[in-house]
Amino acid sequence: MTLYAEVIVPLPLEKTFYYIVPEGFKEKIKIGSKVLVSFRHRLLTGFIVKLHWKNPAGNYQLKEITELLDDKPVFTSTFLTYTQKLAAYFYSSWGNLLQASIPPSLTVKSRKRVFVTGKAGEGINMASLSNYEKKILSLLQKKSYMESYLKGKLKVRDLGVHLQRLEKKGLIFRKEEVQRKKRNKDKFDIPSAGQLEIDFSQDKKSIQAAGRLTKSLGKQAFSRFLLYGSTEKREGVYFYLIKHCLALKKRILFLVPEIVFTEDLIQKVKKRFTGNTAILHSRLSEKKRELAWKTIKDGAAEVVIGTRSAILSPVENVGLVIIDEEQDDSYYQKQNPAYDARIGAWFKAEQEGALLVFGSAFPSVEARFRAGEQGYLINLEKISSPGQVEIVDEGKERRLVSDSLYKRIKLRLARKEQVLAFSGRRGYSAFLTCSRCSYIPRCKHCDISLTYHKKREELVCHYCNYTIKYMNVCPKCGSKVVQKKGIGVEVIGEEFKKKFPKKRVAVFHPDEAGNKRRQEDILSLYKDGKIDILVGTSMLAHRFDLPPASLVVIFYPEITLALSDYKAAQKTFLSISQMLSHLKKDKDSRAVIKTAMPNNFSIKMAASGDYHAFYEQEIQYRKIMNYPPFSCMAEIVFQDENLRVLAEKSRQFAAKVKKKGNIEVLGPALAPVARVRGRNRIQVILKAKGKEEIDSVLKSALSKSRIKKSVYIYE
DNA sequence: AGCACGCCGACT
DNA sequence: GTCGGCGTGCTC
Repeated sequence: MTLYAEVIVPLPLEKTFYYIVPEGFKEKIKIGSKVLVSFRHRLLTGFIVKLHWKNPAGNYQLKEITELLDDKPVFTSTFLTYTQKLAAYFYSSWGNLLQASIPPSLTVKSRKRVFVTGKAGEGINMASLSNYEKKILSLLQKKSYMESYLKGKLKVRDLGVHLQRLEKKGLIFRKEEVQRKKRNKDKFDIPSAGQLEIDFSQDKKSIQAAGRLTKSLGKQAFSRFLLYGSTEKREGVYFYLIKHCLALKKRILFLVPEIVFTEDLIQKVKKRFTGNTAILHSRLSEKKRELAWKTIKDGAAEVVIGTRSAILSPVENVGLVIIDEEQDDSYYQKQNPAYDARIGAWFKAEQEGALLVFGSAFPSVEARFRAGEQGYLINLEKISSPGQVEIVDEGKERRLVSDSLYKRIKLRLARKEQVLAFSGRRGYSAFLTCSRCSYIPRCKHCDISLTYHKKREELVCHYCNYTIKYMNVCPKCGSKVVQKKGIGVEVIGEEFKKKFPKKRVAVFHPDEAGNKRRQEDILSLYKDGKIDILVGTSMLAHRFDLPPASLVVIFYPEITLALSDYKAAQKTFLSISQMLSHLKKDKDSRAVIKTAMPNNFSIKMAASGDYHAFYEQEIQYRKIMNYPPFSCMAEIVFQDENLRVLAEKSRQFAAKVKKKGNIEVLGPALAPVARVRGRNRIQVILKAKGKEEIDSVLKSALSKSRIKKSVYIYE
């Protein structure tokens, strides 16, 4: 009897495809197996999602599966169900999500390489060749290239037709190459379990919380909690829970934000769990990632700790899922495949009957609201105030460094104390503008002004890296005066260098390409007390391994408020709170916030460390405006080079949705960044009571429009 | 996504 | 006629 396999491929296609299972694989092939299939002239890694004894495809001519790639299936059927649900939730492709769930080195793909034949070397009748054919041949004279490379190099969409013609003329030939990394057969040793030391303070609230959570854990049925408290308190509870979970012979999945995943944290975890721990984060080498994944797959890892993608790791028998710093944006992956690790954690915990713990010192108002409503908020303590914070009104003091601030800094430095300065500006530098005609150099491909990098003497686009040389003459009016504006960290750093020329001033911006190493060096210099003033963005504020300073200066945190984003207040509150958390906790220490919006509530509440007051006001605002958590929003961004087509398609989409009723449609409107890499962007925002309403219309409204689009879900 | 097919204007 | 740009349908 013939066995038929239903296969999902890692392409943005909803469909599954049927193949015939060759005799040789019949015994070994299972649901969840990874296979190599021929799919329209190319070879792809696919995954078996179902097996059939009857031909499910009708009289369609089926192909055979080319190869079974492993002895044992890579996915369990529960994992398949889980990822399918997660992908559907975020309108992303299941196949892509499955591919993202295994180390890239374990997948296979075919590519086509193009060679010239001997005939091409002899005198060919050049006249008989088309422009493109000539170009292709001259490129290939030296060596062979991949089709994809040639396509990028020559910028032709239909490279295939030209290659076909050349092939017919006998001048080139193509060879399919299967890219397969070496299988990693080497054994990994399973270290013995270490002693788990609990530095659980004898704190009444923590004990209560731990008790309540442990009870839930013991039930081995899905339940969830929001743990509100400082990092130290939360950690105490986490480690207590982990110990109990291990005693139940259940696994733990512990997620942390991307940015805090530093060597420090890894060392800390390693120290606590000498063995049976797998660590997963984006900076792992291919080899290490594969090893960690295998440790988990084999069931050797008892604790899996990692960033958002760890939610796609093959952990089984999970009793506890922790998402620390619940409010962090990095849990939401917005690009192929899109998914939110927090929702993933929920699905996972539900499926496993596990205890789900969200933790934060500054929970998102959405999470805080739901937890309060549904009675699963656990309050560890009143978070202590950040200390003495002074707000300086930009309107009253225009200079970046005022006399009083200068004196303050001087005093600290004289006492051999360090100063931390933060800029609210997300980018790290300034842009240029002509003082006569106000011309601003902008990116050729993106709707954004170019950022000025003083050291490199260059103007760079933040979105596409388009770079031009620094100009001291305005290209529009020829005026010699071109001055920089804006208050990025570089400008702040320079200002400090000017005011304190004998002091060691450093600027931290790790998002600059190829600079990670040096940035880490800056941090360790600061840690060793070899830097007097350290300037950074909210990125720096995320680094909990930063030693606290006795003077913290925050410049213009209101910049995040200018974002057209319903979460702007929350983001501002959060970033200021994180910056202030680096203030030393003693009477003597001071923080200064320089702002043009001294009366803004998110700035004021962050300065006084009053999360509760912030929450109360923000949740009122969300309610009045009918924003999440009181509604579900879907943001759809359409992208195309042709603005006319783009506008037309997005209007059609909006009209389609409007017809269905009970959904509020905002837009179409230009996206905040209206052009990126030459592509225009138009967005439509849908607002509905719940996600079900969105789901009931969105899929059909998006179907078969060829235009590029991304969907983001907020609730 | 990536590719082939086929249509069509434009160039020789 | 044939080159090459563009829209569209399909992939087991």
